[in-house]
Order: sequence, then structure tokens, then C-alpha cells
Amino acid sequence: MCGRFSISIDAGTYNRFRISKGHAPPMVRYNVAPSQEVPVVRQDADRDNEILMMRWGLVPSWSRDRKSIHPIINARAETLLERPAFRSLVKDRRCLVPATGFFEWRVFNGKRPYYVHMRDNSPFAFAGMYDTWKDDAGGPTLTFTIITTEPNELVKTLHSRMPAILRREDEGRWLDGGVLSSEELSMILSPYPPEYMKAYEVGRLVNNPGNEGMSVIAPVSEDDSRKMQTRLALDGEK
DNA sequence: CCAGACGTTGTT
DNA sequence: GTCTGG
DNA sequence: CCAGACGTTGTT
DNA sequence: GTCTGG
Repeated sequence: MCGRFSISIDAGTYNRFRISKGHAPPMVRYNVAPSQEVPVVRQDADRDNEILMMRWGLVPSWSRDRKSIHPIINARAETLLERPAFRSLVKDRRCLVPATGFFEWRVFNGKRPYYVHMRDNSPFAFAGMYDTWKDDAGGPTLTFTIITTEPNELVKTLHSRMPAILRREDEGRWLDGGVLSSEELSMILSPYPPEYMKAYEVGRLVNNPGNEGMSVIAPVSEDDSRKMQTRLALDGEK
């Protein structure tokens, strides 16, 4: 699935995603967690690509209150058109979530985090959907969810799901208002080719959402990894 | 017709 | 165990 | 996703 | 909003 990711927003982001409207402060984040605000790209009524801040964890517009519905951080690609909560969103509330990498926790042999990113470290976009929720006073909150799909051959070694990463040539079609058939959706949201990606184990710093900075994506040291496995082995003997 | 739900992940 | 907050 | 809290009463 | 269950 996708429950933590990294981003880098700078001047290049605007060219990369053809953004002509809106603003997001330049930022580098290594540990974005659900409920936090990050820059998202959508197409506005004038068909311009607009960047703006949204909160991770979809709260649908029809929610009575923020608590009655668990904010939805992921949506299954396979059933998008069947789910009542998503049908209207997949039609006209699609968005790009710029990212530089994401984390998966491998369950085998202790729950250990791995960082997954592009081989050339280039930025990319998750396929997302968003909505606007209004409180009693009419105050709007923009929220989004990240679509998940089957894992590719690389991520399969870590986890049973992975975020839907858009191929660059599909970003425009995902963003514009055109209706997408079930067949088009399954093509666009199919697993990203693993040959362009890389994954490595990181330290447990990422576990705490309060930790931020480059050290979060530092490879785990051989030493720490060995200690961890020893500890697990000892636990197993008890 | 109205009322009530509407999501994902994991279960080493 | 289960919920909330980040 | 993980970490951390999880309660009541009465209150300078 | 949109779907299911009664």
C-alpha cells in the first residue's frame, strides 16, 4: 500500500507537471504521513494545471462530520468504479500527487521499512483523487487519497500492494476531465515497470512521523540489520 | 419509496 | 484491543 | 503507515 | 453524490 512517502517541490516541479496556476512553497520532505498537507496538482475549470495544498486522507464532501468517516488514505484501483464513495470522484476529481519515493514495511522477519524510488531519482506522480469537505461554517478542506494497485516484481518482494504511479505519458489523460473506461483505468493504473525503480532497507527512524530529514532514507547499516535479526532470532527461541 | 452506508490494510 | 494524531 | 493514548472530578 | 437493503 502506501502509508508514507517523500516529496521535493522546487522550480522544476512546475515544468515537470506543466503547472500554470497556484503556488506551493519550495519544500523537501522525507517522511510525509497521513493527515499532513502536501502539494497536489489538479486541473481547474479553465483546464489549467493548478498546484495547491491538500490534506492526505480523503474526507468525502457528503461526510456529516470529519469523525464519521475514517479519512481514506488509499483506494483500490481494481474496484474504483464499483465503490459508491469513489464513483463520482474518479469521474471528475482526479489529481496528481508529486513524489520522489515511498515506503513499504516488509512483514517477513520483523516489520522493517524499505524506501522505494526511481533509479535515476527523478520525481514522479501517484494517481490520486480529491474532494472538498465543508464544516458547519462552510469552511472548505481539500483532502486526497492515493490509489493502490498490484505490486510489480520489485515491490512484490516487500508487500502485497503498491501505489499507482503514473507513466509520464498518462499524466495528462489522468489529469484532464475526459471520461475513462474500465479498460483505460486498468491500463493507466497498472503497476509501474520495476526496471526503472530501486528499493533498499532503511532504519526505523521513518516509523515515527515526527522524524524528518535526509537521515530517514539512509540505508540501514549492516550492523543494525544484523543486530535486529539476532534479536528477532532470540525472541523466537523464547 | 426511504434509510443508511459509503474505505484500506493486515492477520510473522 | 482500539482509536486518534501526525 | 506507525506511535501513543486509552479516565474522572473539580479546579487559582 | 450513489448504491444497497428493506
